[in-house]
This record gives sequence, structure tokens and C-alpha cells, in this order.
Amino acid sequence: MDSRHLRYFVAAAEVLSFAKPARDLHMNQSPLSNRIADIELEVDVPLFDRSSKKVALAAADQGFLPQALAAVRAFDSVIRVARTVPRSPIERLGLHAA
Amino acid sequence: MDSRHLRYFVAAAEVLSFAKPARDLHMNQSPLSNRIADIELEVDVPLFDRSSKKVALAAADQGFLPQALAAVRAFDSVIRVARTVPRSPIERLGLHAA
DNA sequence: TAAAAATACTCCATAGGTATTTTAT
DNA sequence: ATAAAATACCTATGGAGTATTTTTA
Repeated sequence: MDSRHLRYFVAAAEVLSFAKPARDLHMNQSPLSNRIADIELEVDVPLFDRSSKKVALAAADQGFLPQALAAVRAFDSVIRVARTVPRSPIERLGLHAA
Repeated sequence: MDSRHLRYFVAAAEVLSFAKPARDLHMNQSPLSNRIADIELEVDVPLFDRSSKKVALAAADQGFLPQALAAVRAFDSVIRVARTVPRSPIERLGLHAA
């Protein structure tokens, strides 16, 4: 599972919409819907109750969203830690930025 | 970043080898090396000191490996939680397995 | 010289885009 | 009638495989 796709799910779950987060993420509604559908297939659990006008969290979602959020945050930490690693001896001594 | 690729990094970091985890993961050494190189490009930090005979964790790795492990475990939790979600009213009541 | 990593390709799966259709409101 | 999600189709990117080269222990 790609962490980016899990972010699609989190974004959709937060606003209960597929079209809106797609706009926010500068992508199309179609692939966002499809990636979320992929996740549902992968974990074999329906995560949303869909209708053409609204989207609701499925009952099976209890527990999934918090875990998804935790995973996304863990990924953010990986990136953040990597970015703040001192690269040079001088940086490692905390003397000044590169 | 794909969680699978982060697992490649963790596997390689744990045994300080690219060829061995590739065998364990039933894949080739080439794509495993390439995906790890991708991660280094993505986070813009060298994670390994390479030579043709050995691989060592780069200095920049301090902090990265633990975070990577945490992220991988968070992903495991996502899958696990999803898999244990009760699907039907009967399951939700804990009466018996599907 | 043997084993491991890098490199150079080839191929295919899939993520994303575009267009359209369906369906609640 | 409108707006949102699903669906169909196309394309291109990139992940994985295979083969080969390089390197160092």
C-alpha cells in the first residue's frame, strides 16, 4: 500500500467527499476514488457507504481511520527525521546550517 | 513512498546487505537496490555506505531506521485492524466467525 | 576468483488523466 | 438541473525481471 493512497482515504474520510479532497490534492476525482476502492479491495473491508451525492464512513471503519492517521503520521515522521539529519561534520556539531 | 519499499530499506538495514533480503523477499537484488536508492533520492539523504562487498549504515541513518520501523509497524496495524473489523451484525455481536 | 552491488536494458502493471454516464438532490 | 461518484478508456511512469559489468574481500 502506498502511503499517498492512504492519505487519499484519510482526506476523504475527513470531509466525507471524494470530489473535494481531489480538488485540494490537485488531482482528479476518478483516480482518487479508484485508489480508495483499491484499498477497500486490499483490506477486504468496505470503508465507505457511497451514494452519488454523499459519502459516509462505513460501519467497518471503526478503528480503521485512527490507524490510518497514525500510519500517515508515522510516514511524515520518517520524512521529517530524514530531512533534519545533519549531513556534514559541521552541521553535526550544530555550528550552523548548510 | 510505498510502505513496501520502506520494508526493503528496513530489511537491508537489519542485515547490512542487499542481496540477502532480496532472496528472503523472493525478489531480485536489482529492484531492491533501486528502490532503496529511490528512497535516498526522495529524502535526499544517503542511508548506506556501499561497497561491492559490504554495506554499512550511513551516518545520516541515526534516527531514520527507528522511524522507518515505526512507520512499517503502523502500516501493519492498519492492515491488522482492517482485517479484524467485524463485517456483519452477527460478527459485531461476537456470536461466531463468518 | 567469487560474491555482492551497480548498471543497462526490457516489459508490464498500474496510477493518473479525460470523457462520459449515472444518480441523488 | 446540478453536482458528485462511478465507469470506460487511454497513456505514461516506474517497478520488477534478466543479463551484464564492476569491484573488493
